[in-house]
Amino acid sequence: MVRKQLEVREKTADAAAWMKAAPARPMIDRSRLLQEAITLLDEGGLDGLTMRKLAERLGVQAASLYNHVRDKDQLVALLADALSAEIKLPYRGKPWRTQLEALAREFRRVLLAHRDAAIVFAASPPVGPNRMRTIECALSAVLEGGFAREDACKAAYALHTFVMGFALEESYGDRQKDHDPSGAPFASPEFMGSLSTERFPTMCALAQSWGDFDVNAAFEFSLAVMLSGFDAHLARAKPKNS
Amino acid sequence: MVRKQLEVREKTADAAAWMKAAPARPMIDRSRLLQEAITLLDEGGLDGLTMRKLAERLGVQAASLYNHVRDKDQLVALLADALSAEIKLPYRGKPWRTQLEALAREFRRVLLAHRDAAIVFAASPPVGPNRMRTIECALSAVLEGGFAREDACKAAYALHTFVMGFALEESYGDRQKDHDPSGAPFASPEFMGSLSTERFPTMCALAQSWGDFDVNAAFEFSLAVMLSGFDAHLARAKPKNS
DNA sequence: AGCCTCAACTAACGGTGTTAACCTGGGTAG
DNA sequence: CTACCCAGGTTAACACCGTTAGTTGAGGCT
Repeated sequence: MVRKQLEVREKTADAAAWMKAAPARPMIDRSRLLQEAITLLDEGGLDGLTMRKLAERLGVQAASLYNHVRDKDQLVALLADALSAEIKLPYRGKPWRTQLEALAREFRRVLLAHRDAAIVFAASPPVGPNRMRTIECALSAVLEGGFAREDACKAAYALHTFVMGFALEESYGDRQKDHDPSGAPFASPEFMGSLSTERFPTMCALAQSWGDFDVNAAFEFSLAVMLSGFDAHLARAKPKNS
Repeated sequence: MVRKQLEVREKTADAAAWMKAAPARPMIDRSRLLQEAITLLDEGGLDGLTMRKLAERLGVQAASLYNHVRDKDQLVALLADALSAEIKLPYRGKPWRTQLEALAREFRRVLLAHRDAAIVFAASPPVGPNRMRTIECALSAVLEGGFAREDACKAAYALHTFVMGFALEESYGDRQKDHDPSGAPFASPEFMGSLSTERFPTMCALAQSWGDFDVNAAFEFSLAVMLSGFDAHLARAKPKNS
């Protein structure tokens, strides 16, 4: 309706100022945009991160966001890079294995610190300065360990995808709590009891171990496994040096 | 509007039959539903899998789907289980390590065989008979290898999350091609050339190795690393037996 | 025969990302 | 000092989406 516009215009004309018709140019910059987007993400997950809600939080109309961001896809890519900035890189002086462990733990920590962060990372390509900073770190540590050039890429890739996949699966439980507060926590005892012993004998036999499954311990276990695998590969690749 | 309904009723009454007013009960069963859903997924990815499109493909109105499925979430969970059925389990007679390798390769194969399959798996809990079948297989192989009960769960979890994360990252390139056909393929040479040598020295040094990065080789590398890690863990855990 | 249930239908709601067209005030060129 | 330009806001609308409510009609059961 054009009528509404006219009303507003008249108001600003006769009553002094209405004070909203002066948008004072900037109103949005990228850092504030990302900061509010992260807040929104933490509160409502990726589903709760809406263009309209984000705009509202910035005191702006939804369409205005497209002056600063091409897509929602680009938004989450920027978001992933912004979250990457929270990853504290390990000291370069430490031995390479320690560096990789620290980096992996830090990566996981950040992925779990923000709701749906793992999905955000998985949904966007690993470009952007902060994400590349961590890749650079991983590569240099791996190279320092003595991997050949082409193996270094593979090793860094392996570690990266491992942590991502782990955090993704791990954070699934948190994600579910929104729309299913009943919350059978992954493998509830009554569910485990219900499955047929003859079709799934091993799972039944391990049911109790399932019960006190500790995700943090599982992560440490898997990380240790992967790094032992690195060691084994290095030992096999050049036995002359050792 | 009730008018339209009445018109239709009159038509069926006076002109013989109209032929659409006889829905003939079944029209949908779960297997056909999932089959068409998979087709839709392969064609348009998870974004292309819409309740309305699925209904149209089944010759039905969108709302009718909710007689067979609670949610879209449940749909993708069923989908993940249906896709899991395509995973061919390895022979039980082979050595445990061979079994795990074969299982991991099969899992990855299926995750890459259907568009967005990795996302579908990541977005739904690992319940359902077919998914549990593969977990059962992994657990039994791991246990056969000599892992302690609690370590067996961790090892299977590690392998599972690793393959998932790998396939997820790997399939990102495919996903992107829809809405960005320019397709800078992950790390295009002109992009690699553009990054600053002093901020990312290692990446620049490895730029050429980046160029002929082979994902399949990387997967085999990572898989070997992980299984070597398993070996190392077993050797360390019980040296008395060996 | 009559009822009852199940699976289809129509209609609508509230929300989503995204685009086009318009407006406006501050910065800059003449 | 004036006139223009345009970046960055505004409104309005589009085409979808998942989901719900209420209705209808045909088949199976008593």
